Amino acid sequence: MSHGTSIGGLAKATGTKVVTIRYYEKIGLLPEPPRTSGNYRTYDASHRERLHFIRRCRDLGFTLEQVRELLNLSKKTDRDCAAVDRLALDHLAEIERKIADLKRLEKELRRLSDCCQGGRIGDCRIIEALSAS
Amino acid sequence: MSHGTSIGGLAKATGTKVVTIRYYEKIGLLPEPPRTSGNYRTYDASHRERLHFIRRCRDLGFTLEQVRELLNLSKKTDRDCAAVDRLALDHLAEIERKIADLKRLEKELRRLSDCCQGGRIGDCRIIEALSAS
DNA sequence: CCTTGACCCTATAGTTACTATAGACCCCAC
DNA sequence: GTGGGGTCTATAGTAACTATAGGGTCAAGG
Repeated sequence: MSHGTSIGGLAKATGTKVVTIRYYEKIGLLPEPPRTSGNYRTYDASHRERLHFIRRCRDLGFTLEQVRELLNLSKKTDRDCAAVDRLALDHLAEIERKIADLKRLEKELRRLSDCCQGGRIGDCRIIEALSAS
Repeated sequence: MSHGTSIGGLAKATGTKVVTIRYYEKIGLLPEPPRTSGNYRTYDASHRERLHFIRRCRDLGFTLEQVRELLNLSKKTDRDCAAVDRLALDHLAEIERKIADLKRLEKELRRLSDCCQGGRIGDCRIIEALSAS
């Protein structure tokens, strides 16, 4: 007997903004829900689960295209799940690359900032270091 | 007697794409250079240095707005360089935050991926874990 | 002299994942 | 019946470019 939720209710239930839900619908990640007589969207548990899945993937840093693919894969229940694992591993590799990049930046920025002794900008080592090749 | 470089030459010299140089000009990060009779842009050493500075900041992950600010600061040579240092430190803090975030994701994704035992998608632990709250 | 190819010009639209705005409609309580 | 909150559509804006279309310029080779 679960009567439908309004878009605001779904938003609250999933920690998503209303506009974002409409956006997901527009790009085809969420199906168009039925409407009330007053043209309001009404959602049920399956919508809620799907949106929850999307948000969880997004929280883990998957792109919307990856989410789309995961959603497609999750429907093909009798297929080999290697494709799912590959997607996860690819994403993991990318995150590791990003971490490595950021650590390199961190090191260099720290070195940069350590140069600052106070004083006038004309003598600023940071500006100088940024200018250097 | 350094005669000017064409936009392509500047691009090559700084490892920047031609379109990106024009883009920087459009948003006011690079000054409009003089033109040849044939309406080609011509750049000199000062342009090259400024672009180099911009690219170096970008490589270090500063946003274009931060670069704009650094460029402004670097002109005010007799001001206190605390502002420069603050910008660098703010940026450093943000990078550290990002690293922490990504490490958290990495851990969770690794846990996710470790679940995969092969088999059919219907039984896939990854999909399951993504669905779980 | 003319053509060919590499380079350059402008202006516009597309990318990612939303966010913000405007102007209108619906619904419930008082 | 009126107020306020929620909802509707459509459009434009964000960061930092990238891509495309449709043309102009220039130096070299035939």
